[in-house]
Amino acid sequence: MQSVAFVATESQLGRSENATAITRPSLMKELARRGVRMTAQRRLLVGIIQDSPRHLDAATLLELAKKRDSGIDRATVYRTIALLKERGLIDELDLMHIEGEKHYYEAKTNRDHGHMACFRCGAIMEYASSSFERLKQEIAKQSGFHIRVVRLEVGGFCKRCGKAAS
Amino acid sequence: MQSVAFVATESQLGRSENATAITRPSLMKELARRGVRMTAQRRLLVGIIQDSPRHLDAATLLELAKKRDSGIDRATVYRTIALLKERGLIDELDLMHIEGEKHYYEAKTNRDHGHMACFRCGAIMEYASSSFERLKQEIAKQSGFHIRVVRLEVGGFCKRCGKAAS
DNA sequence: ATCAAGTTGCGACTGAATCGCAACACAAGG
DNA sequence: CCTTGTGTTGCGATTCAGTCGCAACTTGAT
Repeated sequence: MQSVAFVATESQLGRSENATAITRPSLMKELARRGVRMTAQRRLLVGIIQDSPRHLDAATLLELAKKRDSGIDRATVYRTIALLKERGLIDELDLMHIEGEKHYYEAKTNRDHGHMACFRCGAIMEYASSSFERLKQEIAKQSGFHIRVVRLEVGGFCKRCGKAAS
Repeated sequence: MQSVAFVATESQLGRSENATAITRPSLMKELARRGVRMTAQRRLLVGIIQDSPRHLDAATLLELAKKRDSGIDRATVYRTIALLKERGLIDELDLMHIEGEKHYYEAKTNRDHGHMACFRCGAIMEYASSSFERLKQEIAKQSGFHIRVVRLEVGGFCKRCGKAAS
């Protein structure tokens, strides 16, 4: 009955570990394994996504990529994101649109997790637990639905900001 | 331990009931209660959202509203959506971007529920359960987060389409 | 080394959503 | 029920994320 929670703020560079750590299998290897054609641009973009401690939106990803290859184009970024998304290697998040309408991306982890976004300070926290896993299984079982992606987003106020709010 | 599931396809006009039915408290009354200024446009838009059996996007809402008041403007639709969203009276959904990048809206229900979207046939199913409620409580308790909105979206293949897919 | 098929950069484009502003409507008090 | 201040609307212009068609270029299989 003991569930395992993982919580990390967006600002942390490292990620605290827990009984069941969240890990990110190599995107590059996955692509190679599936026979996807690799280009310099894809290697660059995939590397950035893989190594990023933050959730990246397309514009930020482009900006980071341009530091290493100034010629890289916006369209390539979007096409690479689409490629990874189709193949289920990255997850797409809205983070409750805490800052504009853009989407954020992160390499798929070994365990699904939800995201909590604080409306006041903008902190993003991740949350994985066995209850979440159970809920997913329940949904699949009861409705016969074949789950491919799950997105759990929570908006509200973090512990600190909650005290300030009503 | 028995959880209660509610499943309805987007195409149904009515909604099947269950032990714990999903109901939608009156948006109009809520707005009045909070002293929000009511205009003809707001009454119209709020009425449409309240009565809609489908999840509406801004463009569709505008289109429906124009049937009764041809002068109503897009900006008013967006502003009314923002008003209802800020006050927590409607929920915003992406439905896994199954059809473009637009957002969908629905009147807040007495119980939170998730949405499953079938990538093949486009069916939308709703899912509420006690496990979902428990997960929410667990998140709030373990992280001290003050939950205001929860969005659970699941993408994959519905029972029928799942047999066709790999 | 060759070459077909897949990928890129470019620029134009779409579609959702936002904004500033002048005209207007609501509801509260006289 | 008329007046008035404040909040709301419609309009048009604008922003911003994301997409598309196409010619030039890469990739990796042979």
